[in-house]
Amino acid sequence: MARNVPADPQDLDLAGFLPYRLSVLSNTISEKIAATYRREFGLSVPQWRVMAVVKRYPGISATAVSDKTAMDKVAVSRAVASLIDAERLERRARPEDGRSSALFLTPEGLAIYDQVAPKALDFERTLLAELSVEERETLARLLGTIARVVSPNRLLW
Amino acid sequence: MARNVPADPQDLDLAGFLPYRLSVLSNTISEKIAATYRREFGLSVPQWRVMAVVKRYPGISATAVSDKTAMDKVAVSRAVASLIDAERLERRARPEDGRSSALFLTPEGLAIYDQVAPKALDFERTLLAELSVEERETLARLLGTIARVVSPNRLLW
DNA sequence: CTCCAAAAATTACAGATGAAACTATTTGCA
DNA sequence: TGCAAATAGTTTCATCTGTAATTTTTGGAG
Repeated sequence: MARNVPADPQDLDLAGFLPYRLSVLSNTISEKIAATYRREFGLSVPQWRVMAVVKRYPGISATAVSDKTAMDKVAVSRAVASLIDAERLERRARPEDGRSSALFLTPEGLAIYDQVAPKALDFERTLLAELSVEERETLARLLGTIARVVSPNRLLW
Repeated sequence: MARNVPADPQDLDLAGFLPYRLSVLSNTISEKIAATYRREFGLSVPQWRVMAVVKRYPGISATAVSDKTAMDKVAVSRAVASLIDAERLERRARPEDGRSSALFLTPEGLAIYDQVAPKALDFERTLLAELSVEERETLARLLGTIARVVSPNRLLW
C-alpha cells in the first residue's frame, strides 16, 4: 500500500489547502444544484446564471451580465443565444446604441425562473442548516474579505 | 438602462447566494494559481493535483488519487498518462494486483513539485493575510461543516 | 465631415471534459 | 475448477469551453 510520508512544512497537503478545498466544495455544490435544473428544465449553469441576472436587472446588456457574473463574454453570448432559441429570453434593440441590446425574460422564462429560484434557495438553506445565524454572517464576511484580496476591483461584493 | 427591480423574498440575488459566491471565488483563485504553474512548467490543474497527491502518498493507485481529489477517473487517467509522457511520474506494476499500478514522482517530477508547492503555499498565505489566526480557523471549520452536509460520506475532511 | 480606435457581440478553431463503452484482471462462490 | 460480477484503467465520442479573429456600430480627434 501507499505509504503516508511525514509532512514537510514545505509540503502542500491538499486536504488542508484552502484553494483546493474551496474548489472541491464549490464544484460539488454547483453540480448538485445544476443537476436539478438540468434534469427538469434542460438548463445549463451559464443559462441559469443569465436568467437569474436578467430577472433581477430587466433590460440589462450581455456585457453587463458578463460583468455581474464574472462569466466569459463568449459564454454569455452562447447562453443568451440558446435561451432566445428556447423562447425563454427576449432581445430588444437599443435605440441609443446599436451595438448592444436589452435582454428580458419571456413569460415562459419567468415561469421557469419562478420554479427554479425557490429550489436554489432551498438548497442554500440546507447547506447552511447546521450553522447559526452568527456563523453564517461570519462566513459571508470572511469569504468577502478573501474575495476582495483576490479581485480588489470587482464590484460585485 | 436596466432597472433594478425590488427584491422579492422568493428572488435569488446571485451576489448574496452562497453557491454562486463560492463558485466565482474558487474559480478566480484556481485560475490565478494555475496560471503560474502552467506558464512556468506547462502543468494543468489535474496534473498538478495528481503530482501533489502522489508526492504525499508514494505508490498510490490512480483510483485512490481519484478518491482523494474528487477528480473524475478519466481526468486522473489522462493526467497520469501525460505526466508519465513528460517523465514527471513513474508507473510500476503491482505484483499483487495486475489491474492497478503504483505511482511515484520521478526525480524531475519531485524537482518541479519542490518549486511549485512553496508558490502555492505563498499564494494561500496572501489569500489569508487579512484574516486573524482565529478567523482562519473559523473559516476552515465552517467550510468543513458545509462540506460534511454536502458529502457526508467523503473521507477527505 | 472623415477616419480610426474602441466597444458589443458573434464566430471559428482548437483543446478540455465527461458519460458510456470497452479491455484486462481479479474475486466470490456454486 | 469455472464463470459471472466487480474493479482498475483506457478509449471513444459528443459536447463544452476559452482564446483569438471577425463583424458591426459608436464616438472622438483632427
